[in-house]
Amino acid sequence: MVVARRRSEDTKERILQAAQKLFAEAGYECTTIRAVAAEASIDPCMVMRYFESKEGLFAAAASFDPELPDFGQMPRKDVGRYLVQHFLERWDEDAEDGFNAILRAATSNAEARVRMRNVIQKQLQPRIARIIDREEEAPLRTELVASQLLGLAFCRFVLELPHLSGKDQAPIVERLGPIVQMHLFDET
Amino acid sequence: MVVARRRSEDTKERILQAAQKLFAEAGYECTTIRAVAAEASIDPCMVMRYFESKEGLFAAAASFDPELPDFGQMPRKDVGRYLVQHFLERWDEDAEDGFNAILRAATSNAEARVRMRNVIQKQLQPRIARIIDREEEAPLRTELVASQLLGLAFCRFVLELPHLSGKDQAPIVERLGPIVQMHLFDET
DNA sequence: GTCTATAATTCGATAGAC
DNA sequence: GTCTATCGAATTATAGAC
Repeated sequence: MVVARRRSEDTKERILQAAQKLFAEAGYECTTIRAVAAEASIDPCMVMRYFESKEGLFAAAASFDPELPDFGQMPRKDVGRYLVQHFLERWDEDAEDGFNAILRAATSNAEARVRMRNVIQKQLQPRIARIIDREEEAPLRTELVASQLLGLAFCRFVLELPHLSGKDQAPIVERLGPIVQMHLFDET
Repeated sequence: MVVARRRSEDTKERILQAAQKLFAEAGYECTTIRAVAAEASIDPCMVMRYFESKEGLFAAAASFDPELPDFGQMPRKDVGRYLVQHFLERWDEDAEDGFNAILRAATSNAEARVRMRNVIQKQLQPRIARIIDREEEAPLRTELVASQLLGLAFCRFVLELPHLSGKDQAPIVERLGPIVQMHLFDET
């Protein structure tokens, strides 16, 4: 029994990882349950059994938690660079979360958009509100930061522009850190 | 005969506009030929007759020419703001071009990605090369500008974040103009 | 828990009448 | 030039055997 239970949990985990990979590569519509099952080397019916529907699979696979620390104690001048570096690190270890899946699916899937807005407004915004001078500007400044970070993600993962897709994150942090700093504080 | 020919050209134009609208709203896969035909109030077969395939329809409908002027004669300090304002104006008159269609389709359609990269590398880059000090930095600086502008487009049209989706373009130009200026010249 | 078989849609694309 | 009818393929989802 223990063996069987372990095996089924392994199966569920394999399905989730396969789904994340394919959703991230091809978006929501192009990813089929059959392809996910093939990637996980199991029967398509198992996917339905564990997640009920394609929407349920996406909801389970495409989650993204940026795991932002409270940068309230951080030197103010470092916040911009820290933000760029932190998101780059989180994105590049894309096997662990579903950011790429959400990014690809956002253009055609409402649930993906909700999740992305939630990360911006519920996680990023309150942390930004705590470090800027005028707290009431937090919604605007958060969106400005998001526009630069999401633009980077779009150019890096979707368009794969050469200078923004490099494995070496340092030059990107060096360039975009001051930019994010501007969005936050109007100074570098 | 003249009447018939006029009518058929009207039909083709109606199909193109319907296709642009639906591709822009739902991306490539979610948009069906049947839906385009319904939007244009004609038979689905007419779409195939005029454009041969769904790919042909997309290729005809999803074109985007930013119509960038040569800003070589422009005061250097105005280039950043001009770029933001120009693209905002081009995007918001979205009935005339297919930028939104390309943006939505880029995450799942290779042809859309090619077109977007072409705009960046063949149109934006040479114009940027002409105004910056070190011409060899043009590819990098062009991608940085593109990352901010596409991030704005993503937040404005896909995520519809409140402060970046407003009809009034002036506050966005005021905020992002200096940012693009930084990407171009490392100073505001 | 796993898989075979299949139902029920929906899609892009084609053939042919008018 | 326009429309009816339909094909073949692919999809999600279900029913049921082992």
